[in-house]
Amino acid sequence: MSIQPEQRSEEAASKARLRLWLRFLKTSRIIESELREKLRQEFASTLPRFDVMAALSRYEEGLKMSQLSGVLRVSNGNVTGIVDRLAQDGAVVRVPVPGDRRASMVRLTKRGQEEFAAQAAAHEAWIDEMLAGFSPNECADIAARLDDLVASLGERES
Amino acid sequence: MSIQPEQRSEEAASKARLRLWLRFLKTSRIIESELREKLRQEFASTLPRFDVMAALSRYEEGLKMSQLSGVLRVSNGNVTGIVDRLAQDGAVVRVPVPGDRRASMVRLTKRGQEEFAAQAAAHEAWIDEMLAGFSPNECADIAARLDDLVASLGERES
DNA sequence: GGAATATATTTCAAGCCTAAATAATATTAG
DNA sequence: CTAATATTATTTAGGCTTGAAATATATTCC
Repeated sequence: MSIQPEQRSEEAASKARLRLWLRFLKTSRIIESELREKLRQEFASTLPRFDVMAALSRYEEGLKMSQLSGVLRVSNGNVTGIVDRLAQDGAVVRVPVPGDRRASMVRLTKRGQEEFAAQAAAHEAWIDEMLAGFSPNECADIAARLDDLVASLGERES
Repeated sequence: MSIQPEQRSEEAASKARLRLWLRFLKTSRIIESELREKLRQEFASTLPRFDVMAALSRYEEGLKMSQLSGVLRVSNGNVTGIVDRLAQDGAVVRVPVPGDRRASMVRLTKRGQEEFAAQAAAHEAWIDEMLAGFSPNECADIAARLDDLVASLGERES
């Protein structure tokens, strides 16, 4: 009933990957909760709001709701709520799409752009401080490996 | 008004760290949502429930609510709700702590242990498949760097 | 044109999550 | 002993998140 070397090393590989994932998740949660807290304390905002504004800031002309949920990889219904609240606060507007009365473009207002600029600068500084132990080269190396991973996960979609 | 080389490289470092974080977050979300979906489809369960059961599975005698929220890094009130639902499903029990009537130990039931064993095996296989592009050595290297990072973030707590 | 199908978004129910307030119990200081 | 303080857990209010159902509008096929 003894197992083969092949199986043994596969089992070790599986454990190593699991350990990596657990560390990955732990790290991600610690950083995220730090960002959440700082956004709350310093800007009375939240990470989901920041994420939506960050996505919109990259598109002058705005994004449709479905594009927004696609970019952020969250559900449609989720984006509806966040955009509702951002619109109520005057940070974004819904602009009708001519020729398609189902859709609308969501766009940052001037005020939204200003708010986001301040938050983005602070955000970058927080990350810079937290990841200070990583050199630009190491950052680039790991980022490249993560891109590979994301690409391989994307392909697997059957 | 030209900037110094020192400033220029610091700025580049900051951007590289930000890029790493964005890749990190994206990867983490893709993997998490894949795990969420599989847990839902194959076990009619959720990631938070899995996390709680995983934490409890490492402690034969159970954990107090506060220990559980400490280990998982989530709020106390959150754990209350998840444990309530797990208890309702018969996967965990609250056992009174002799000598401290405020506290109770949360413990996996036999049924909870069995459920978790099946889920944990599947979970490891899913991760193994998703991270197949990472060799055990590379996993260990990156995991070690993440441990360094977590340690440095922990120290910063003023 | 009109029916079937597809797309864009919102609504809904349920669960997750946080910070703050509350309640119950323990511990410590005087 | 008693009052002040600390610990443990729950409750609350508000927001985030999902998947599924509902609504409205477009498109495609006959």
